Amino acid sequence: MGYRENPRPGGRSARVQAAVHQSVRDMLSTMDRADVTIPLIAQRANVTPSTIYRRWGDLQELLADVAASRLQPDGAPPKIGSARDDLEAWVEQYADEMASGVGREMIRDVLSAADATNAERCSGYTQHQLCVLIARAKEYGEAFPTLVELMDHVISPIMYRVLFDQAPGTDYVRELIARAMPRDTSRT
Amino acid sequence: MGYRENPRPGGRSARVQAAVHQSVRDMLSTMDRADVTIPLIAQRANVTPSTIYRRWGDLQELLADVAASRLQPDGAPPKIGSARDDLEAWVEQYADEMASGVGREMIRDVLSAADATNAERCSGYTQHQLCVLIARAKEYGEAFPTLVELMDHVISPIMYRVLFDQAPGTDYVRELIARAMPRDTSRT
DNA sequence: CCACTAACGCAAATTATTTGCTTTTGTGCA
DNA sequence: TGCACAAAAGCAAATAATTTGCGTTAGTGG
Repeated sequence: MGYRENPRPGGRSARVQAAVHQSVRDMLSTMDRADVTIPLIAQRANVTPSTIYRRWGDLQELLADVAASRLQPDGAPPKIGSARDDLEAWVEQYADEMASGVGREMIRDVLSAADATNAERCSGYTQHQLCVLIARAKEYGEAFPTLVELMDHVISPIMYRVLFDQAPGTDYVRELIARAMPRDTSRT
Repeated sequence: MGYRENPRPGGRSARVQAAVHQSVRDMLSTMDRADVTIPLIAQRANVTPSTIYRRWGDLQELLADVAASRLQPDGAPPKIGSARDDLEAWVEQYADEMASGVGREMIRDVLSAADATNAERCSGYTQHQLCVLIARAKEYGEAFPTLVELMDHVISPIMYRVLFDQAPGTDYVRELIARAMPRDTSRT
């Protein structure tokens, strides 16, 4: 029972996890998602199906785990200029990524697992990136929205559209940000 | 092939659908959702599993269909007083319903189906209710947010929290509404 | 009342999932 | 180094879910 949260790198367990994740990514990119099954994933990863079942439980949990890993940001948001510019650029790429076919499927995977851990992981990633931007604004002495304001009025609307409707465009993102900025900084 | 979207009431197809929906609702309320399977649903509904498979495809689609039906509002938002009061009351009950264990599961069911139809259905229900409130405000001559503003800055943040984090409280809902109201109406 | 067809039931074939037991592999300690 | 231990993987049989071909039923329209 009980897999370590951070298996020692190089250990057998870590190798299996890597192989399975890789296998899932490959399959998702080459075939229809409805045809992705645990026995197939296992075969491609050179692993027994029962290993996957015991470790992840079912396909949804596995997909959620893989999706959450893929949603983990590469590094800090790029520095463009002002904190606001950085924010706009970062949110735009965030919205693009989420609105893309692949992004939507990853979010759906993360949300449809019974275990909420991976959903929280994703939300955590987003909040962490925003905190970096907030810290930058503080350093520069720029007026800036709080984390809660950004989550509620910039991230949430984007996510809702991605999940329920259609893609949020670039202009839309900029308007959300403008609306979230503190009054004295707001433009026309 | 091809089930009518609105099967004639009283027809065989409609009876089967009703029995299956009922069976799903019963099972979700009495047993753990992980134990709900199509063969069991079929048995309780006095129907063959293959009927369900042919009609809905898989468990997720069926659950999404049932959940969307249950999320359909009973009637127009109650009239309390001003349109704003009505809005606050309606959004509060909306948030409560969504944040409850059952509500969260229904939303998750709706979102995890491959077919986005049921998700759009739900979003449509919400927008319809809001439109009623907006029309009321117009009738009363009250300043009121637009549909887009309400969806983006009241509904979306609630939904995000329900999906990714924890329950939005009553105070939180009121703050969202206060923030969404047009400036000249806003309170301290 | 008859012909037509969409939707259902049944049962066999396939595929996925679970589970008991064995074997492997990495870890800690002498 | 080498031995003992435990966690995780493999294997295969048993169970359960899904798919599918074909016959039957029940609404619908003429």
